[in-house]
Amino acid sequence: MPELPEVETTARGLKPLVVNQNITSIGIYRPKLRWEIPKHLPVTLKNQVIQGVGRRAKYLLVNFERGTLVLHLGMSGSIRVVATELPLKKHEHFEMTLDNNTSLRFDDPRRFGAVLWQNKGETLPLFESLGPEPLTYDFNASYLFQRSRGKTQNIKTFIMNSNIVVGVGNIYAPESLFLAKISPKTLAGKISLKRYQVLAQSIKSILSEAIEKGGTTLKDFSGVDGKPGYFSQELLVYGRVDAPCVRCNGTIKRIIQNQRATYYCPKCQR
DNA sequence: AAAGACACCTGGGAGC
DNA sequence: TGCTCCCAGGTGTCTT
Repeated sequence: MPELPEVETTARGLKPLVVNQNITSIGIYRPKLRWEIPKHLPVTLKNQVIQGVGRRAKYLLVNFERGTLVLHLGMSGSIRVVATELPLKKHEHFEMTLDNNTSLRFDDPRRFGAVLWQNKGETLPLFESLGPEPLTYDFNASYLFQRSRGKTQNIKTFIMNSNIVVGVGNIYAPESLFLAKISPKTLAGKISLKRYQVLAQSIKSILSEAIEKGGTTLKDFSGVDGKPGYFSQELLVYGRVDAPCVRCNGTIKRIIQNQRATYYCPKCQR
């Protein structure tokens, strides 16, 4: 479900609702998500104050004095803050109850998501090999150009690799390639610096625009307040198989790359 | 070292 | 109504 803009939307929505709140209790209702939820959380977090909410890649970070709670939404996860007395939904597996009688609840039907803990001063292994954030200066054309030399992988798979750049998933990768007029089949190692200039810029603008619109809601994504994101209305190729290309009136095609669907216009993306 | 396949899950929609 | 099949926004790990 969530790529970078959806996680960012969640983080921003969460902030005013939870920062400076004190944890009264933790509920673990389904311990096994992608990994086991740490058993010590109810003890570790009791009476701890939430100092801030952030994001790294598609991981949501909830900061405490003694460490960071790391949440990943997987394919189907979402987070909402509700009145504590509201009954649990079927797939709400994890809950933090705050002292203002609200609860942050983690909902994830497919359970590909994760709830992890990182002690102050340590770095979880999963953060170690991550590439740069796409919306920073470190992510640019020469970086992409340099990392891609010698790669025989297609460009779509390349930009979805979190070791190269984080946060670009199966929706925004095709959208960015469309904007940049690059075919998803092009080999990453064969793309010129000049074209990477356009691609880096496209990724940045697609992601920032999606954040502004509150993310993309396809099925069930919603922000912390339950409201959907509105970027779905702006998608130019994703999900538009057989529809006319908005740029050249060609026909949008759907292919499979790396076991995932890719949408593109064969006429104006080369 | 790098690319590709597979695995982990549930639910919604299409087609019969 | 109900069954079967296909599809889905991610990513670590195993296999070539």
